Amino acid sequence: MGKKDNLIVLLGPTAVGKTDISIQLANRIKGEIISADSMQIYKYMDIGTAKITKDEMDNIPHYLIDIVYPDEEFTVADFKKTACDYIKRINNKGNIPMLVGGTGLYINSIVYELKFTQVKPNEELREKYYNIADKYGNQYLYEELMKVDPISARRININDTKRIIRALEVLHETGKPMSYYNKNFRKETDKYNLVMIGFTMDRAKLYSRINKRVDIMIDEGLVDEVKMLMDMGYTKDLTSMQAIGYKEIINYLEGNMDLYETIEVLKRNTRRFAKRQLTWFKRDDRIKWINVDKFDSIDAISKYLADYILKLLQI
RNA sequence: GCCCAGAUAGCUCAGUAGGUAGAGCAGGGGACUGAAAAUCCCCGUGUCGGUGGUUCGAUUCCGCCUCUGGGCA
Repeated sequence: MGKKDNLIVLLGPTAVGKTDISIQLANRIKGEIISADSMQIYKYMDIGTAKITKDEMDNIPHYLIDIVYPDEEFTVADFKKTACDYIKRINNKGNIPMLVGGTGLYINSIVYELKFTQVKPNEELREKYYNIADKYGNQYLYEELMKVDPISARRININDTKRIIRALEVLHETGKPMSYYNKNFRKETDKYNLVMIGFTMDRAKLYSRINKRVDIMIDEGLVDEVKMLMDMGYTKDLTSMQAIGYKEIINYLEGNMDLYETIEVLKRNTRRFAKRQLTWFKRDDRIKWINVDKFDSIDAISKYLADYILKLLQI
């Protein structure tokens, strides 16, 4: 296993307890944590993203948390570049990088050979395509893509306007179809000594944890946090404000729904999100799954995992 | 105690002029290559409360029972 960099990935749905386990594990294996969470990158969004506090970090270095303002653009490609950089640096220090999070695309960007094109988002172009879709229907847009990039078109659903537009965007900006860049679509990376750990839990139990966590967020002042963000001028159309917990509260603050119903919707959306996260990870058979219910404590889990990891990495 | 209305999917309910049933929500499964906590696709069998009767056939009609609302005492 000599020269490759080590990389531990800890993943799982929201509310399984990734954060607690990651801290204990990091203490046992000289780990440093790189967050793979598309919403914890934003400053000021603390309660709704269940962001780890300074105190909870327990002096374990954390990266990719609080790195941009809620109106700044941050994409998967940015994530990949920054995360890879940290992985290298932590290895060079002799410590073990731990990628921890629940954003499937972010994790896949590291764990598969996703080579992103040079095409950055072009908001004006997207706007233009959306107008076309509005005017002539998404079928029209889909047929446009079918003409110029049938391979990509076949992979994308006719109603998935967002992806259709992205594919058209790539073609428009580079003159080559997106499928041209996506050869070896899901090739596993061989860059790292990779250990992937996934956390699960009985579904009903996970859902009740989610429900409880939402109640706690409300108690901790999620509504005030969102109010503050709005006062700071962050508007609901921002990517950051599309986050679960934020879009629902904004809707409430705009007077479209009462608080009770808002909380119910927020819980439901979080449950559905957790399900989608699991879908994302299920297919990757490199993941060693840990059912956290089968252990007596977080301490027991972290001890078990530390042994498992150190043995695999031959440390 | 009497009268009325209910009892059908996890929940709220629709329906069957008698031929074993379907919506919404909840839920389940899946996709994902620079917005990804986003975006998108697919999925509805359940002793039709129990029990007797009428009938070729009852979830549907009739009787009784149980339970739940509401009303009268």
